Amino acid sequence: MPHLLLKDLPRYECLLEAAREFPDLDPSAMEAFLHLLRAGDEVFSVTDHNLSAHNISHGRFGVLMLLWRSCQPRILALMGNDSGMVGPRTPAELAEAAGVTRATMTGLIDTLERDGFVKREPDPTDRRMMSVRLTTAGEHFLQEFLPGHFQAITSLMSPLTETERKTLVHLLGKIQQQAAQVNTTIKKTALVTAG
Amino acid sequence: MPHLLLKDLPRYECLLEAAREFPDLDPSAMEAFLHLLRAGDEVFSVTDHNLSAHNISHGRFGVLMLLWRSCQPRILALMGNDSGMVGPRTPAELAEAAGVTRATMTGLIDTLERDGFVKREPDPTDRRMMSVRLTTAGEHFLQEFLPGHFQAITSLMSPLTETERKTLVHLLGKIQQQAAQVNTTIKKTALVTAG
DNA sequence: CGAAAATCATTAGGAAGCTAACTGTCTGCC
DNA sequence: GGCAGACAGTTAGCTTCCTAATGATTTTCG
Repeated sequence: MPHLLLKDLPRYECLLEAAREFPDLDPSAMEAFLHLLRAGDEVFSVTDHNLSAHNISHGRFGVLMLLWRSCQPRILALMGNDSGMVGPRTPAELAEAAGVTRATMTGLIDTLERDGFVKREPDPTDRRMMSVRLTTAGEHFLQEFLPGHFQAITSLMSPLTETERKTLVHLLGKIQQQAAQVNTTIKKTALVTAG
Repeated sequence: MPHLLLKDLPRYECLLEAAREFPDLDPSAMEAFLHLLRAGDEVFSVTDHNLSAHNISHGRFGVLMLLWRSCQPRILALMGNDSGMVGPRTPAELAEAAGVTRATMTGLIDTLERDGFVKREPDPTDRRMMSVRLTTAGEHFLQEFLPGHFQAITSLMSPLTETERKTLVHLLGKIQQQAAQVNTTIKKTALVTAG
């Protein structure tokens, strides 16, 4: 589950030493990289533990949140879909929004439906499609679970001032943008190689 | 594999709106949280793709790096083990250092040994133990793979100046520390509840 | 000394993701 | 109208992690 398989990060002097052997190793870049993965893992671990305590996995929680967002017209209106869009409803839309494959989404919806949190309904106009919606039990779960979840996140970020949070978001945004660009480049070249 | 199941992060105005319904939701904390997971995922994805292209998984790579560190006396000396420690060698030590269970480590070593990167040898003094070491093929792989790996990380962090990297590491450090503390608290109370 | 406890590696079985292949339905073109 | 191709959801089988249980060995201590 964790991204980073290292309990103790190497010291900075160690990185400097290793950089002598590998000129491609940029110590400050590596340090930032390791800290990013480590902090992400640790933070994720907290919320994941919270979820497991409520017998729900991270993937399933993501689906519930997507469906919940679909149910909040006020919030929806603020999210820019003035175009009458109503948020993800079909398994394919949910998979796209959640960043998983349709096959995975089938599995997630399976267990959510088994647990009574969501319900599948056939689309009346297109018999290939299904429509997924939150049950009242699912809404109930979120209403009970979310406050604690939000508290945990608030607590996690409490060591940072508002200014520091803005700075962090700004810096992470730069990295994320760069990583996304590298990712798409990689995928393109992979396609070319494969084809 | 990803920590965060959301392709599009909610907008800040949306968080503000949601905070009206859930007083426990701190918008700036949530924003920082989401950006952290997102950036971590995206960065991880790049290196993971790199690894997969060489037919090696992230977990296996971690083990190789641990064993490689064990073989670098100069670097080792800088890492503070003047006490004659020689780095992780046994599956149990590797599991501890990598932060996975011993059972998982058995599986990782299995495939690494199958691929010829490491070798198991029985401990002469304690017949319960095995000793794992890098083969020359394993060292060779690292020597070939690491430069590209380091280049990718350097490229990922290239949008940030040295000062920004230091700032980022500083901020992430604070969060990681807080998360680690929350994590241990959670685990303790979980133990109490279970017992 | 010798039994109980701890420790090591492994095996067995489960959860959650993936890709690839399959089934049923719709669309577009002749 | 009818068939080729696209598309929705599912299924099957793989990977990698996990927890729990097992078997062999060592350590502890009465």
